[in-house]
Amino acid sequence: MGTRDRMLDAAAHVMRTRGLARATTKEIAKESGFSEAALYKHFRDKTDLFLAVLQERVPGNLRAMLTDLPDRAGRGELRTALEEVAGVAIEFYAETFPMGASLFSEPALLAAHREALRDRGIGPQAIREALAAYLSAEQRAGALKPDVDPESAAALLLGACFQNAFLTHFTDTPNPTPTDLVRTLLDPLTT
Amino acid sequence: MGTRDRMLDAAAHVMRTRGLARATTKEIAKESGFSEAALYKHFRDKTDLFLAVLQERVPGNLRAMLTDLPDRAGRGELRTALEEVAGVAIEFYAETFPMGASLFSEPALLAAHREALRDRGIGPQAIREALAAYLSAEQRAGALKPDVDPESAAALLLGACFQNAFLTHFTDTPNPTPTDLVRTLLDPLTT
DNA sequence: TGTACATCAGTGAACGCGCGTTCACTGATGTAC
DNA sequence: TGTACATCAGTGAACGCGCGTTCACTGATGTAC
Repeated sequence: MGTRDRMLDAAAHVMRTRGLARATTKEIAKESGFSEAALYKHFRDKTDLFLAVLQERVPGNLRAMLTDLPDRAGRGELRTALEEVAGVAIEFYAETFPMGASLFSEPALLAAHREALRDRGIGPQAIREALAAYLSAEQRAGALKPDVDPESAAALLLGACFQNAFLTHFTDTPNPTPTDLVRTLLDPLTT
Repeated sequence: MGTRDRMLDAAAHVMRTRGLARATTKEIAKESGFSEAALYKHFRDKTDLFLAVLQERVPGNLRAMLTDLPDRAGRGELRTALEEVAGVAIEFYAETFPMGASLFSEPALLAAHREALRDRGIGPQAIREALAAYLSAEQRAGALKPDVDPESAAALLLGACFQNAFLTHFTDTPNPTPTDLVRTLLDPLTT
């Protein structure tokens, strides 16, 4: 593993454990095993390093997992597929929430990251769009009623996963399971 | 308005506009119209000031709005009540998200804030519990099927609002409206 | 093979800067007699 | 009412510290002849 990769790993580790505000060049250098000066041979400045971490050390957006979802439309059980999606989404959000949320303390960094995501055509909303696309396909295949709004259904399910992940980091309250969520979403609520 | 209140307003304003990382004592003092030294006559240190802002300048948790919800059970239209809740929740989350998310960059501050919320018996999960309680009451009144899980239903609706608020700050993608969300939640999805 | 030089990854020590915090002080207001 | 002192909110200037960044340098490896 090259020097640059070790630095990115170190930075990601420090950001996760100490928080963005405590992720100093000194701390990152120590964790990586190199000098602070060496950081500047591989990254223009600290912002450049952070952006590289965000682009190369945040798990692959789970978009990959969701883009092939539409192909499953009509093939497997809708309920099972959604439970799987919810499970993966909860895990993904829980893993990325602290670092992502941190960005709100540095608006300039947040904006730069948003630009970077936009240039690569990805981002947090892509997940929701992918699930909505799958639900649309299932709808065309007849598994969902024709008047259902796939966007809203995706927003409900992934929103619950997103908030679950947040609450996991913030309190100890128990959260509904993927099975609970999917059942409540799919089954009729009113009498 | 007293000196202390002006300082809290100034701090809240700087935190919102410049971000937590740029919310320095110098900046807060300038915004408040007092000297930096004066800050220390009213707050032990910077952490003390931040915690006071979080407890006294973050909108009243919308819990008040939700605690009287259970009383509405069986009285008004369920659908209307939920749309109202969703609308208020989106607004509330959108307003508090940046400052709340910022805390994840300073784990020590996050922990201190969590303790403070716990001591006062409130927090982000209280909102979900309040909505679940209302749904339970509606269920007993017969408006919801008896096998529905109120916790999950609350998690779906408020989770979508929570994520809506986040996406509002992060991208420009359009979000489902409260009406869309409530309809998709309540109406049967499958054929 | 030996020698002279170039390249390159990485370092230790220093730099200036802005931060949170404290200090000795001021001037206005209240109080006792 | 006048005087002497106490209290108190707030200040300007300084403090030490840790930060991000840069500098001149080193030692290992590659290259030409």
